[in-house]
Amino acid sequence: MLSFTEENYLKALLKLAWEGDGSEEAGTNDIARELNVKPATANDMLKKLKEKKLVSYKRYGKSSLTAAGRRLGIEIVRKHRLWETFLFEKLGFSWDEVHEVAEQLEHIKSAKLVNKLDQFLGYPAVDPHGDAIPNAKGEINLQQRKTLAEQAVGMRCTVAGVKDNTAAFLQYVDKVGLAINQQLTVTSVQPYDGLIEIEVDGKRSSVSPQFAENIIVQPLVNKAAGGRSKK
Amino acid sequence: MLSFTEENYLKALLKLAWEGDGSEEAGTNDIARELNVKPATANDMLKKLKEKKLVSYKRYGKSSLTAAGRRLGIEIVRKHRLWETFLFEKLGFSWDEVHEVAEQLEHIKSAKLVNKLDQFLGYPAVDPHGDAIPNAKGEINLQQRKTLAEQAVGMRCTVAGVKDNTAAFLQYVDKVGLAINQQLTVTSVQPYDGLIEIEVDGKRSSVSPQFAENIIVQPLVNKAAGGRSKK
DNA sequence: CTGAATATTTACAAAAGCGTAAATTGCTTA
DNA sequence: TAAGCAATTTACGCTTTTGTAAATATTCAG
Repeated sequence: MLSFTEENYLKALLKLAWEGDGSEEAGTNDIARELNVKPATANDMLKKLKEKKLVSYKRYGKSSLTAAGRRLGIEIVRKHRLWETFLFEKLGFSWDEVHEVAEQLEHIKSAKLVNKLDQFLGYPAVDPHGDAIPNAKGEINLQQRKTLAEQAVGMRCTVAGVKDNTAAFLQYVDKVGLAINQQLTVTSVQPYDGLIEIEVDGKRSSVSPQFAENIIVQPLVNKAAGGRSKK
Repeated sequence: MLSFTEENYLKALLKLAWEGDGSEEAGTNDIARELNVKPATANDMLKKLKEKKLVSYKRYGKSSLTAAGRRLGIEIVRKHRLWETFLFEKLGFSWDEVHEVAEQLEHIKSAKLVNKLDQFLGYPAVDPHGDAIPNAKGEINLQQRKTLAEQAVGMRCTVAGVKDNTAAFLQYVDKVGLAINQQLTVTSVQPYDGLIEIEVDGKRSSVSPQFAENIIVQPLVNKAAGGRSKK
């Protein structure tokens, strides 16, 4: 049975592999920075995880997850995102509060719990931040997603997620009137500084390109005209 | 912030205080036995918790919770029982499976989570085992409860809870056809050995007095004749 | 290709939690 | 009251996870 700490290392390795430029490998310093520990500490743990055959590690080399380590890491991510979905949808937590609590809940050991929770939530595909939730087999739907920064003027779309999960960013998102599944229209783009003006529920706001790059959107397709509008 | 281990000591102290003959105090050996550790280990922790002013402890004396320790212990119990209720009612866990998972979930630190969960469950008064759930203020409804062993022949009642939480017992309960809120009738009691015959959904079974002492029942009052029967 | 900056590793050390074995205390009983 | 026994405590040691400081390897710039 893995300790919380060991699980966090697997999760960090997975995150670095996904973020990295396709290299899938990470240096000891990067891993240490990700987990807010000293490189010496990370080094010890990497050797320990190598013993457990969860990480491939060589002295003075880069580290990466083995197939077994990857599987376990994905299971943690699955649990994290399912719990986030539960907190947001069932308990009414706000967007920026779910992460911290899910960091604790993701370490609960019970295969039955995870799968029952998944079922209870209706097998969601994405969490409140728009990140894909791995299914029970560990498969992830890695669709490439477009950001608000890439949308042309006049484009209508809905918010599918965010890339930045810091509380500061999420609170700003909230202030602009955006939320998961919220509809918006790009009304103009300043050629000079790239400021993007958007309309949300009739209210207009200007956001920076930097802000827009962290908003994942789903272009609105006028399928079957209308669709039920709840509320 | 308390560690999982420290929290478990508070819970054990509370349990021993409730179980004990009103003494509220517990010896080092009893505490160690309750937590499956050696007395030497428990001794160390008691000294540590005394430093934190959560436990009153004197060399070669008995230990008990301080007001602060009691408050924290009750909070753990509250979380444990709320999670059990969630697992049972929302996720469809069986009676005998909830305890183990709740042992983990009770240590999640988030005041907001506990209260939102309480609200989500409709502020339940008792958990699936029939034990009272402390409210947000730490108050417990300590109604005295009667067991099946105390019921007279002909008595109709519903199962309100159990005293024994072992999987073996709960599975036996299930086998007899009993479950939480299940209705039953005491059809006869053998004068010789005290065997109690009960009728559950038209099926008769005999149970030992020892078994009956671990079933908490609520006498059935014929209020408003009938009531909806949900299959 | 060499020297300096950077990354990585080793060699301690500390705190938490647990165990073993050997005192020590206190209670009971003869 | 004194012995004996159970409960409790002390003294050490082990493992995990973390840190600091110093050594070592690698890499990159000139």
